[in-house]
This record gives sequence, C-alpha cells and structure tokens, in this order.
Amino acid sequence: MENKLQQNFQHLFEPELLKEIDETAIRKHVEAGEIIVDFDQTVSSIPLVLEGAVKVLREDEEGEELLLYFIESGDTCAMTLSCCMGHTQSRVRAEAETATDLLFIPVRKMEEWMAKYRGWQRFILDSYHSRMNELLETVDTLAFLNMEQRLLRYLRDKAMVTGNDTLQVTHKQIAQDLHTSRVVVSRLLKKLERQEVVEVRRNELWVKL
DNA sequence: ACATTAAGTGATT
DNA sequence: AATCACTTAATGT
Repeated sequence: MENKLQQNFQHLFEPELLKEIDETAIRKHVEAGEIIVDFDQTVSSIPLVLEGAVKVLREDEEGEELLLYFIESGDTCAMTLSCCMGHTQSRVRAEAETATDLLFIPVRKMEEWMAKYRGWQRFILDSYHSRMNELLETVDTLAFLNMEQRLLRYLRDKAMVTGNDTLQVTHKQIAQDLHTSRVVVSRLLKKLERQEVVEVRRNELWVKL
C-alpha cells in the first residue's frame, strides 16, 4: 500500500517527508458514493487521494446539487486546505466517485511541514493553483456554454476520472450533477445520440472521447 | 400480475 | 431551458 504513496508523490516529496507521511497519515478506503467531507463540517485533517476519484459539489437551499469538479489521485482538496488553515467549516461536499483510497494528514503536521519541506510547500501551492483554475473553468462552463456543451463536457470528464467510457449512470443523476431537469438531459442525450457522440442504454451510456 | 423506477414526448411558458 | 402531464419500457417482488 505504501507504493501508492510512492507512485503518486515521490516526484514531489523528499524522502524524509514521504517517511513522515507514512508514519503519521491515517489511511482510509471509501466505496463509491460515500461522503468524505460534508457541508459545515469542521475539518481537522487534509485528505490526499491515492487512488480513485472524488467529486466536489455545492448545494443550494432546496438541497439541489451542482458539481464543481473532480479530484483524482495525487491531488488534494483545496477547500479542506483553506478550512484547516482558516479554522472554518467546509462549504462543499466531497463524495467518492469511485472506490477511493485516501490518506488523512492531521492539520498540525500540515503546518509543521509547510515550514520544513519545500516539496510540501510547493504541493500545497500547486494544488491551490490547479483547483483555482478548475473552478474558473467550471464558472466559464456555467456562464458561456449551453446545456448541450455542458453535458458533453460532464460526460467526458466523468469518463476520464473513472477511466471508463461506459458510464453507469441514470439521466436523473446527471441532471442532479448539472443542476437541471431530467427531461432536459434525456432530450439532449437523444440529440447527442443522433450525432453519434453517445449511445444510451438503460442505466448506462457510452461516450465517444 | 402489479408496483416501481427509468426514459421518451408534446405542449406551454 | 424549465415544467407539466402523460406514455412507454424495463425491472423488481
């Protein structure tokens, strides 16, 4: 199991740091659909994704969701970072998209390593940077793309993180992630199918990458 | 056979 | 693009 740590982080972290992570981090395995961090939850440790994918989403007053982005292996959640450092609560929900292996790092260590290891410092900063960019991308998607383009982007994204171009998902679930109605999704999928970009079956669909 | 859930469609705003 | 109302199709019990 330690090789997953090596695989994902050995290029970024110095050997000393890897050893410390190995000694202090708490390992956890979650199945698809499990909630890792929820709204208003106080976060006292930083999750690192070793294997799998996590989806990060936001929720409105009525409990309707909106997908923000996916986190893949070798990454961390910027929201958690900002929560830990500012001692505030999470404003997003993180849910396992696939079966996922995680490492949890206590905040105390995280602060200590910030000063001690250049690799850690860069990792945190880079993570912030890429999360910020991804968030901007989703803002662009929301603001400038129509639903059809959003849908296609979503499907391809999902296929990427799951490493499978056949997705096991219902139209209703897609609608929830995109914060639209099921009817709209069904219609657009039909349209995309006519363009031979997707193939729809019950509870399942294939995307052309 | 019946109930439940997923998906398709026309009409309206 | 959203919502309503209704149909059809697939699945579970």
